[in-house]
Amino acid sequence: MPYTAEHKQQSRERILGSAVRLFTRKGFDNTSIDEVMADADLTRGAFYAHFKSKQDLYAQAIASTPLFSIFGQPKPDDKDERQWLSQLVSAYLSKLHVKKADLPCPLAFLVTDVAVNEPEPRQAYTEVYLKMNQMIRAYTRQFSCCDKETVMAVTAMMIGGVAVSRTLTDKKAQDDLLKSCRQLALGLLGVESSKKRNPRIAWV
Amino acid sequence: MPYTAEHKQQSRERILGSAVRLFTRKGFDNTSIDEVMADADLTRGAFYAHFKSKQDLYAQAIASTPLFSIFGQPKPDDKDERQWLSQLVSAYLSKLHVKKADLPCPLAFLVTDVAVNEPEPRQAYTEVYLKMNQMIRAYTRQFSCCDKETVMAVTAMMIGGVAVSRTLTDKKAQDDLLKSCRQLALGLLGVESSKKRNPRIAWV
DNA sequence: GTCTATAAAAGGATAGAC
DNA sequence: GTCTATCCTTTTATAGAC
Repeated sequence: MPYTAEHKQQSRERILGSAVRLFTRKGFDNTSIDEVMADADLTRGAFYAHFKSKQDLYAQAIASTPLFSIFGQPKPDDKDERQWLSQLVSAYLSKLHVKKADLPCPLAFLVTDVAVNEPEPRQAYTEVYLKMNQMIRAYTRQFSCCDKETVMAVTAMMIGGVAVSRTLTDKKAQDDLLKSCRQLALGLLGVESSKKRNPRIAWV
Repeated sequence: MPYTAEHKQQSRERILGSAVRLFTRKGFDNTSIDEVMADADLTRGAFYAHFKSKQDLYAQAIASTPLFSIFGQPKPDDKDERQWLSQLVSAYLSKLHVKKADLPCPLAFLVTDVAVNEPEPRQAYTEVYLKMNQMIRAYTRQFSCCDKETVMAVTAMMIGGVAVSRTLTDKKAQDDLLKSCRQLALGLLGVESSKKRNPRIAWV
């Protein structure tokens, strides 16, 4: 047998990696199977030995997110939960993530793209979203009294901030938005670094 | 001349209305010119007498948003700014908006769809986004000390909340997310209705 | 399992009649 | 201005050789 199971597994992972990269930056419809396969150093015909359809690939690419993106990284031992979460949130709401990151977060980069797609990709999206929420909650529980509802709303702000910022044409507006979201998110989660002032918020 | 200028204007507006409705719910690529024209009771061939290309239509559809969507409605005289803003925010972050609204907000329904498109639709998106921000700011200035940065972040949370909620497959998660965003947004903007408790937020 | 070749459909854009 | 007819490209998916 010229092709081993291991070889197939490797091909599959290359395809999946290429898919995540191309889908997140260009969207589902603007990415052809041809492109994905070429990026993985294969040809179109080989595609269907690995995935049932393009949408099947989409769903699996999204499901594989935790392996790749920002929140998938494990906490280093020399940092406590508060420091680490602060770093994750800042990295998420950074220019680097929006403009250059090799593997940006599908939750932000593909929200509406997934919404108009089949149930399978939406299901995968839902699971990743819940996981991100749980991770943030697990971190905050170690040091703050930030409740579940607040974490959900902050997650939406992070995703929305990145998604909207990416769409804007005005560079200053992009940066201002990211900065505002970063500051408010850190404050609401209770991880704000001591050298920064609290956001000025008007309470009724 | 069998066709008057007024008649052309009416056709154009029908096309634009159909475009907004179909694009927001189905996305750019999943909506064909055929569909839009049929919805406007015309045929494909007539399209190019009104718009240069499909992307031209997309840009103009997005630009026409303030005429249609939630934040486009003028404040009634019998309500003050605080009451009115509270109502707008609640309507924006409502199930009705996410699931049934005939003309949902493109800022939320088309974020990533626009991001991967040409500069013209992105430019139109940017202008609508800035306008929404300015409107909220104009309202808040009348009664709260909520600063510009907070308004920007809250706008992102509203857009993100609606966009993410729409994408999730789990109905309870959808509703929980909307509710959490609604509560936090109203609190941060200082328009929270008196009968609801303040969100519990952990300040450092 | 991967390749080349091809089938088949969809959809954007144009031509020309009225 | 609007219609019908058509061109043409893109792209998903399959068939069959190796």
